[in-house]
Amino acid sequence: MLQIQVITGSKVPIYRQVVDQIRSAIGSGAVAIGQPLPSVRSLAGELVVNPNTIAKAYAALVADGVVESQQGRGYFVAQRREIYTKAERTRRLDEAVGPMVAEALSLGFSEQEIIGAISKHFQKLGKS
Amino acid sequence: MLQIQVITGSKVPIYRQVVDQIRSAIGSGAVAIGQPLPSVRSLAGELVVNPNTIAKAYAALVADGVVESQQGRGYFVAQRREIYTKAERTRRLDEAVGPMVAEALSLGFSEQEIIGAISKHFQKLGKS
Amino acid sequence: MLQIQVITGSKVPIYRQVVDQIRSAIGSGAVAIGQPLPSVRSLAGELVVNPNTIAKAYAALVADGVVESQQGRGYFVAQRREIYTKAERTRRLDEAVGPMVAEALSLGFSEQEIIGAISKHFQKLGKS
Amino acid sequence: MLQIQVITGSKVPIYRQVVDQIRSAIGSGAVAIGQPLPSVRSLAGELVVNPNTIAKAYAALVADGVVESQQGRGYFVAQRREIYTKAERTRRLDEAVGPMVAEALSLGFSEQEIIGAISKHFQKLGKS
DNA sequence: GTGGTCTAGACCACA
DNA sequence: GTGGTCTAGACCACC
Repeated sequence: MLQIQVITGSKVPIYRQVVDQIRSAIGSGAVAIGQPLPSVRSLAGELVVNPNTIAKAYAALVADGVVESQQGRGYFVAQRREIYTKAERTRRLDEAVGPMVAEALSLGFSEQEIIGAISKHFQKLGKS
Repeated sequence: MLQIQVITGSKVPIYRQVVDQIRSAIGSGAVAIGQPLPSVRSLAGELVVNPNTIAKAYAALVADGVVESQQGRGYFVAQRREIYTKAERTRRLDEAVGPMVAEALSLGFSEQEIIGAISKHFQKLGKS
Repeated sequence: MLQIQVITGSKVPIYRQVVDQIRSAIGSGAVAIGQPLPSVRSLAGELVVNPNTIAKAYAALVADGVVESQQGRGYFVAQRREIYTKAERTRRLDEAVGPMVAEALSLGFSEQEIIGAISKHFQKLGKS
Repeated sequence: MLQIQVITGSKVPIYRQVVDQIRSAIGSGAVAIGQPLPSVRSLAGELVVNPNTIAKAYAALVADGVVESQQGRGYFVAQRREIYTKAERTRRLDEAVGPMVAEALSLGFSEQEIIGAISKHFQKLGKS
């Protein structure tokens, strides 16, 4: 079952939160290939956000190839395919790690504390 | 020596790249307390960006208490001090970890791979 | 209702005047948590200043955790939270008190008169 | 005896610190009318600051009428004279109080705590 | 519509 | 020389 939560006050834009959470759900196997996603309207209603925002999130997922739209039927989890080369994936990972480490360092956290926070984050993800 | 590189056209804004790199340099001890930062104009010239952009980056560092400005003299690495409460520090760390993990997951990386990337990042910081 | 007035040509910069007045309004409870602030463009138009100046003021308020921004929606009064350590709060208070007292002393005011002016100031805040 | 201390890292410019402290010393009667001030060079040497900075401070004091220069002899404490009208003095006091209260409020301090900090500040002034 | 970033260029204050 | 403020105007991202 697909459980999505959005934090309106966050610095991360809403449509991005939706994209990330759906990607994570698909990546972790929580939703299987071929399964339908909630309709734009229903998800928008559930999260109390603008339908345009959900539509934009779905469009981004389609553009990335992790979701397919079937005219008139809805959106479905696509066959998993590698879009990025390994080098590109690593580059993107490093690009995400850098700012996070910079922030943590200036807050006075050590490498161990950072890794601990990540483990804790994963535990929370697993539970919910 | 403080070496800064910016990628124009990146998704992360230029001033943010500057902030992150200076934070990392200070946080990892690459630049010592009391040392002067390059002047706004000189760094702007070096990176071929507008001085205002550098000024914005430096202002952010001042707001975080990482550096101090002295009118007419320049910017200097500040004495390290505890500015934020534990709760606030944790909150900010989590806020930085969340999007990073989401990005990594959507790229198909595992928890172990993420932690590995962080360790690698720290090694790179130590060496330079 | 948030009423802001700026004095151009004053020694204290415009963006600072805006910051101070909004801080006072929030700190004294004149505007409630969650309420939206005027949009950057509208306030800029009202005060006849450049939008960038208002943006700078709002950014400072965000850095202090007093307000929060939501992309595409606006700025909102943030939930009150303890951001700074006790030491840092005291340090900042002293840093604000020092110059103010020096100015008052040089104008020939006594300690009692200064305290009186502060009480009067609070009364004015409460009334408006 | 005139004891001056400057804090280089402060947000208050050095020349302003010098002006404020000399004004306070004169205002409180610590230095009597007609007494000489230290020479620009000696004070600059003592405080380890640029002589231009001291010269600027003295010039500001002369402009305000609390100090007089006697060509070739030095600077002397002038006859005290009221430069500002009462309304003007009050206006300036309020102008100094406003930002300080705004800062304190956003730091979460109460009126009583602010007044306490001021009293403490005066005690510290008296002791030194 | 909202905020966020960047540029170009001006003027002032400080050391 | 240094930083600090402000303006004018552009382009982008988000809702």
